[in-house]
Amino acid sequence: MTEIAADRNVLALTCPSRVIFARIGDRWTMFIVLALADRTMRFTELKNSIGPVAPKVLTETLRALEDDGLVARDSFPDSPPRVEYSLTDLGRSLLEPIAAMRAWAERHVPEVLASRERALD
Amino acid sequence: MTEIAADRNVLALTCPSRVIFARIGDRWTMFIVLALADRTMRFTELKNSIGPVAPKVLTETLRALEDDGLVARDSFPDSPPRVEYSLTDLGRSLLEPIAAMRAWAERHVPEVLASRERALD
DNA sequence: CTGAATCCGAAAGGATACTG
DNA sequence: CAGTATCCTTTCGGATTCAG
Repeated sequence: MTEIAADRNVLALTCPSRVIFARIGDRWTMFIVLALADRTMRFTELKNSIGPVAPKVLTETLRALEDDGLVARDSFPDSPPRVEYSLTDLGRSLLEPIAAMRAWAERHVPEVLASRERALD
Repeated sequence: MTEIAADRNVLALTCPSRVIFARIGDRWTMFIVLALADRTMRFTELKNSIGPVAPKVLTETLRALEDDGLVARDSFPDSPPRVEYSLTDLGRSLLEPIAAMRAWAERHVPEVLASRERALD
């Protein structure tokens, strides 16, 4: 009974890969992680560097990353308020597999896009 | 004028990484790719191995993968009909970065889930 | 400056029944 | 067997406005 039947299949919905691909696959997460790879950033700074993201969505995504322990949020009691976001050690460790995926993408996505366009006929 | 201003930023929406993460991040794509990593599979066979996916959704996902040149669809004029899906060379080349991401996930997602649960308080 | 609150449309995903 | 056709619910992302 210590063995859980539902875990026999690596394709189960709780599959670790599924969790991480779902997280990275969303609209802004990867841009945020990459922006924070170099340095700590403030909310508006982040907002300006990653593109036209609505504040609500940016907040949601940052909270999710924070909940997952990938991003740290540090607020300072200044006026005007100052909040800094940075990658945690866990978040930084994610940069390596991301780099592998990005390398593949740089090399092969043009092929993918070409194929996608051919499919429109 | 041969330089496109919008491409100056690696974080642009047409960023190759964005394209590939969006593709892999959807609900069933990764399961399909992993199922086809070992061998060619037929529609129902695929359906049975990846979980409770609606036929409509499986078809949509397979068509998208086919359009992107990652999966090949071969149909045979048999009765009853027989259709086989397999990874293309391009699709197989994607297995390597996926493996890197999966290795990270196997090692660190428990941490992520623990952190996520702590955040519920 | 850093969000929170509200409202909205589009899209993704799914249940079900049916067909060549 | 390998899908298509409908219909439906939920989720996601975004626009806008307001507040501490």
